[in-house]
Amino acid sequence: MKSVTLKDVAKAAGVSYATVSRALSGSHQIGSDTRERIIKLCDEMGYTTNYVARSMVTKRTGLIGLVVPSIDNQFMSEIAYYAEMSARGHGYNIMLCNSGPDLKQEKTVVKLLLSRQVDGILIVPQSPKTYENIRAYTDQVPTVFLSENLRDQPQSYVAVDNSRGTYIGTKYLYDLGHRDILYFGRRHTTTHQFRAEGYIRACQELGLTPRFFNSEFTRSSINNGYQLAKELFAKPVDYSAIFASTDSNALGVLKAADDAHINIPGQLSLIGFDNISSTALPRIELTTMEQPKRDMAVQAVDMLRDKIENGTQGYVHQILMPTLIKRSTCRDLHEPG
Amino acid sequence: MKSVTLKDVAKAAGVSYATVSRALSGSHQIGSDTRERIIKLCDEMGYTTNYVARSMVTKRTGLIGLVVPSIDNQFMSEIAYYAEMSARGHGYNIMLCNSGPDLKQEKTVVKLLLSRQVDGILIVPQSPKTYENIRAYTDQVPTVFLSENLRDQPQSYVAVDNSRGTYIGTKYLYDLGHRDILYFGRRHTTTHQFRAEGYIRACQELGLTPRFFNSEFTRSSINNGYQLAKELFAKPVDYSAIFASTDSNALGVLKAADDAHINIPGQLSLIGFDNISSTALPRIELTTMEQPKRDMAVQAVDMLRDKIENGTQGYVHQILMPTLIKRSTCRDLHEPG
DNA sequence: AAATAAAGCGGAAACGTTTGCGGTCTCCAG
DNA sequence: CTGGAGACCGCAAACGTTTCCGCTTTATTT
Repeated sequence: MKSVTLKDVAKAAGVSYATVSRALSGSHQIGSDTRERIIKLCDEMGYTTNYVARSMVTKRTGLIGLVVPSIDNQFMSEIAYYAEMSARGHGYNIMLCNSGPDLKQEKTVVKLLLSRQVDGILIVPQSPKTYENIRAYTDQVPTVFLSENLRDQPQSYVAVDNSRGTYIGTKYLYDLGHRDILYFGRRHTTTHQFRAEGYIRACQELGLTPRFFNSEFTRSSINNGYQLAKELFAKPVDYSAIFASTDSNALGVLKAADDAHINIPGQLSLIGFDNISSTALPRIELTTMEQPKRDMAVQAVDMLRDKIENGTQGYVHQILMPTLIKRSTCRDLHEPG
Repeated sequence: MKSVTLKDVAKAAGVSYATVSRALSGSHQIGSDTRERIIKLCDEMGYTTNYVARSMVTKRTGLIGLVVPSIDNQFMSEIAYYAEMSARGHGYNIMLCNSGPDLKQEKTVVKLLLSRQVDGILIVPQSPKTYENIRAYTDQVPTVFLSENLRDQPQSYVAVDNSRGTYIGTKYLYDLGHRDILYFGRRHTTTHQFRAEGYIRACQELGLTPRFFNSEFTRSSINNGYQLAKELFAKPVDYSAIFASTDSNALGVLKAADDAHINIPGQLSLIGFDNISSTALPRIELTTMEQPKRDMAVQAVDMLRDKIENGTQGYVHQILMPTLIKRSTCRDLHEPG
């Protein structure tokens, strides 16, 4: 188990261990012949540099803490994938933490990450209260949020333009001939405020009257959406389309509609938001607004790297454009049904 | 950015920093009054112990490397979730690495993890060649595999009993009245060899003739399954049920069946393997064999902890039982259709 | 040919912690 | 009153690097 250290190869090479360090680090304070000799020797002896010891002196760990409410969630696992790939490409490793289910847990893991001396933190907040919850730590280490923030929050983040997403989506529905569009889902958290806002704005421009079916659920999930949609479908369906605040909710609506024998998209059109991978499944084929997860992830680590490596201070907000993914749950009313 | 160290609080408390260390570590080599005074002081000064420095001397990092082919995969992200929760509960943190797409990448990340001085590695192999690929490292650090191994491989692992899974599944189909069951999917990797084996064994016991529709795909995905199933459905459907080697494949079959207007389960029954979360979706409701991901993950970290903390040497193989999840894709032929 | 510069390398400190060893002090028993 | 046993705490080494500083050697310039 005892691994070979700098000293070992230094002794074997007959040089000081400072020299070995320089040979490996690509410093030009060393002769090219000795460098090659040493590198070859390191290879033979199976030397691998000890990051812990290096971190000790450089005061940089090359570690990025990734905290997500729960990694077994399609949105977050996709983000995690791209973030890890990108981070590793730049010499960083990812320390993964689930912050769910409550704020206490979230605070705990952030504190833990600080103890671990991570160079930066990438966090998708579990609730709008997250900012306040961990504010004590966000000024001790570079942090970027993956989610739209409250306006004027002193934090950096990258997010999709939620408001624009719902705007584009309802306009699409309008162009398909829909005039009675119901917005379904949460409204009280930041992200959902923006989404509702875009819907309202589109309605105003298009001369439609906004209609809501709200939930007080703290978390959007298929099952929550299903329960809520069952309530909804107990009443008469006097609208031709539903804009669900998230894909999870939309999936719940789909299930409830099937139960109630409401044909989608025959009788009712449905559009979601996020483009989680399940939406592309056979028999689902949900039309939705896509969050560019890959771009979000790589831009977030770029932003974080900039803070870490260049010490960039201020707060930067990166807003990405959502795109409409047309699939099979929206009917064009101009075509015969 | 300069954080407060042991020395700082030692100076403030007027004691040596060894004493502060002892106060925090709960050693009994210290007076209870001084301990409390110091702990209080640490709190006030906002001291957090530096894990990097600690690791330096204890030669333990409390880090577990988790390497998965790609985290944006439902099976792996669920495993990751439970593994992280369990590990953190025992004082470990997870360093996440995607090993895809090739063996070279996999080897690279494992080597990286060693440099990072992780205490142990949890790995879901990307192919049967993984064992050979990283053998040089697995004896340098405790490692447990999450997947069924080649028999007699000198490695520890936890896995589901794949053979038993397909056995149970085809027996279920038999009990439903099915006599012509087609096995669909890969056969050449370890896991799939076992799965095919269980199917064959059940057929023999039940007096059925095994039938295969193989693929040479290196990776089972919905789309690969779809392409293969299209070929399959170009020929006459002279069987009443399909056992798909994975849920992903099953989903592809579902899509192709819809395309070909083959009613599932009306004309054709379908069963999958893994119970990935998509299978529970509305309109899908795939009957499948469940891998107990939670148990697999926690048992894997327990096994790893045992190796790390007790220095347990040998190779232990933990085989978990799969369970049948009955949903809506298998028809009971005894009932009128 | 002498002076200066530059290149190549070694010595040693430093990073923040844990822990074995030894020292001091208190307290109680003899 | 003295001896010894604990209890409590300080000293210092050690973990494996990186990097600053300075020394020697070689090359370059005048």
